[in-house]
Amino acid sequence: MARAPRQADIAAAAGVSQTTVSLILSGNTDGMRLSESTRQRVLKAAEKLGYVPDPVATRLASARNHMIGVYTFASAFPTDVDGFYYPILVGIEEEAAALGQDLVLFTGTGGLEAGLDDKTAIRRTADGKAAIRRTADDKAAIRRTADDKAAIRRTRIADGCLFFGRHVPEEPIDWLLGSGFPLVYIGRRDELDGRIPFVGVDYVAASAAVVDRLVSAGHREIRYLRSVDDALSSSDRERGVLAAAKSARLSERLVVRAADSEVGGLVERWREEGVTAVVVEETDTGTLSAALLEAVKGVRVPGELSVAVLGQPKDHPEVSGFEVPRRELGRRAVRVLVDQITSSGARRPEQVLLDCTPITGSTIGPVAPSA
Amino acid sequence: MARAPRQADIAAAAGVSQTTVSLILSGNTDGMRLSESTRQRVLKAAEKLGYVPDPVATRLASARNHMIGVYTFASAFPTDVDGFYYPILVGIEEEAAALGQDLVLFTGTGGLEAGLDDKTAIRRTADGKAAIRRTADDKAAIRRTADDKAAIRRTRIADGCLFFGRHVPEEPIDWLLGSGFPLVYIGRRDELDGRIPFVGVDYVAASAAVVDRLVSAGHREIRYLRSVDDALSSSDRERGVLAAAKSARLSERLVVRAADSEVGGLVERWREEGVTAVVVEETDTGTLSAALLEAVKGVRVPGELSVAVLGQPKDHPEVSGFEVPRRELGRRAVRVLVDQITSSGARRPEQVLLDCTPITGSTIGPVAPSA
DNA sequence: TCAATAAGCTAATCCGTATTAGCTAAGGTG
DNA sequence: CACCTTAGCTAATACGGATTAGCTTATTGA
Repeated sequence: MARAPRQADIAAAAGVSQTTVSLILSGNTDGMRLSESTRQRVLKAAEKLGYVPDPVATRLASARNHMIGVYTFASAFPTDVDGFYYPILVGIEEEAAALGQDLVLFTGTGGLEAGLDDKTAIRRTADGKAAIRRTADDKAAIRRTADDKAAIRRTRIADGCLFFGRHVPEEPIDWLLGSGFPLVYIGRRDELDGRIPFVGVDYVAASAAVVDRLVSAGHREIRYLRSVDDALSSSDRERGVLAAAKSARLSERLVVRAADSEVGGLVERWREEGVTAVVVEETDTGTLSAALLEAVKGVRVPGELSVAVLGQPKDHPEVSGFEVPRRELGRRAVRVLVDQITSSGARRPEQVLLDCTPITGSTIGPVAPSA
Repeated sequence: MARAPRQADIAAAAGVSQTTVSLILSGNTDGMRLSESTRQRVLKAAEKLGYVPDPVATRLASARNHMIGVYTFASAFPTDVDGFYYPILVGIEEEAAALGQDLVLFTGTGGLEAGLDDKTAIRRTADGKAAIRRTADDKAAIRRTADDKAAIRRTRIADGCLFFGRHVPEEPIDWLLGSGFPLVYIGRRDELDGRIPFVGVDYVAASAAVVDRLVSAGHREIRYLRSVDDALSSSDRERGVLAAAKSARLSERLVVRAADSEVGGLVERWREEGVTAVVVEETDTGTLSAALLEAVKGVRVPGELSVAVLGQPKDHPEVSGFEVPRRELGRRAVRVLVDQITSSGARRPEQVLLDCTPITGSTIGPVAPSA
């Protein structure tokens, strides 16, 4: 099984030195002079041997390898949040292709749990069951998975890396940042004293705009339903809602944290309390908004009750809310990262917030005449 | 920004050689003897300096890079066939993570068209429009995209590669195979004299089984609706259908190729002709089966007409057909590839066919009493 | 007592590419 | 003719860690 050809092989074939091959193939001829005939000979030999540069070596010799990493803390191809992250990945891929970058998916700690012994790993299958499997390379997988830090460090084989996910493992990320490794988070981040570059979404403004619309339609008795989980994207939305509520002098008591199962009861109570509009947070799983939409099925919307979602629920284009520019999020993140890679000058971290597009929808109406 | 410490620094600090440091830190002490005191000194020094192994160097020094390529001829994150390829990718990622492999996504020629000049590329945006953009790295992108072969050769940066897509670019694949590069196709392949390793689906058997079920339910007047497009997965299904039809001594004329728009008319005519059951191919886009399900909306199914799909149409779990083990397809492909990578012994190409799970569904019934 | 072991460590290379510092031969200059 | 260019190329080395082939000293065995 012939080894992959290297520059030395081309050099031998073309009767030149490895240096010459490197110069010609990389196009780095600054100040160097090489005859056109040699150039052609080398290129021909490279073509014939099917030469492909080794990215690892390229990288070690401290150049670029045109690979950008994508590190997802769970799974790059999520099964449980079908449809939410996906458009972001599409955007990433598009822009990466456009910029001539390949994507390296670092399979984080998602698929694997700690191993029992050298030869066994517990793998969590997608349906939630845990299965025990033995594989040829479990050992390596376990060693790697043993520790988040190590997994994150691996990203350094790429020129830079996109990070993705709700939590920020501060220690390793700090380490990466400190070593000057280019990285960009997807989603707003305020950890590490704002030193993390990110491309996020302006949920504050978009959420405030939704509440403003309700207020303009005459609503004063509004409830905001949010998940119990704490993520920055959740608190940003809440901030937007509260800001809009405050400037409209609404009651500050509109925020309600609830689990999916409680939504039915809440809606009933709110109706009795004279609530005329409900705003619900859209999370990555989309279950909370789904629960609300289910709960209001017996009510005329927007005749009796106005409903708005802080985002866009799956399969419900008619609901008023806003569209998160997810594809653009991915695209932009790649661009910011590549900028960072190519500029290489130390400067302050780029932090970008993208605007959402309002969705008019048909679930916000004027306040119903009191019963 | 102080440079990260390397083994040499630890060696200096502990008063030993770099070799010793490597031995101790990697734990590869097979046959080597090192005193416990030295060991402790080195570990302490490493800890103190905050040593972290450089993954790039590690990989250069040990031939494998634990990256497997995924080459999709169009887009790794397809927008138009939402949901079909996705589970396969999920399976690939799961198994890759389990085996400690990272994934390198090679985006074939999908995202890019030929460039106009050195600095401009036409990028096809996802909604089908073509946009012109200028980017820092267009040149590289164009150079790469210029030619399929070059793109495919790049897959060699990984230890092996998974291929994905309807057509096989024989020349470059042949070249890869010839050079001993480990690769596995997803989907059955018969090109290149069967030298292509693959993990596919046994559509022949699964399709025959569906027809058998109809026959068992008493149907004799059956039509098989397939796409006009020719892919191996299509012809395999047709072979299965024909085989089952033949052994049941049905008319050979049951195969009908049609575009989505013609389905409505066909169904009407078939009903007049006394057809009692329709089988439709499920393609990656799923539009043909969708068209059929739409066309039979006015008909009682299975009361007046039995319907079966050779696959599983999206959002229609009630339809009789079979489930393609897509996740398993991805998983298995990774396993076969990693086997190939680690065994490295030349042997005949592994070709695997996975079985489908029948879906009983509720759209196959007994033949309706003739009107 | 002299060779054979073994214990504990290191020098030298290698992995594949990039880069810096020259080296050689041809041609031009004064 | 000695001296300098300049075009065209190469030797050497860096990058950081893995690995192979030894090289010292003690310790045994006969």
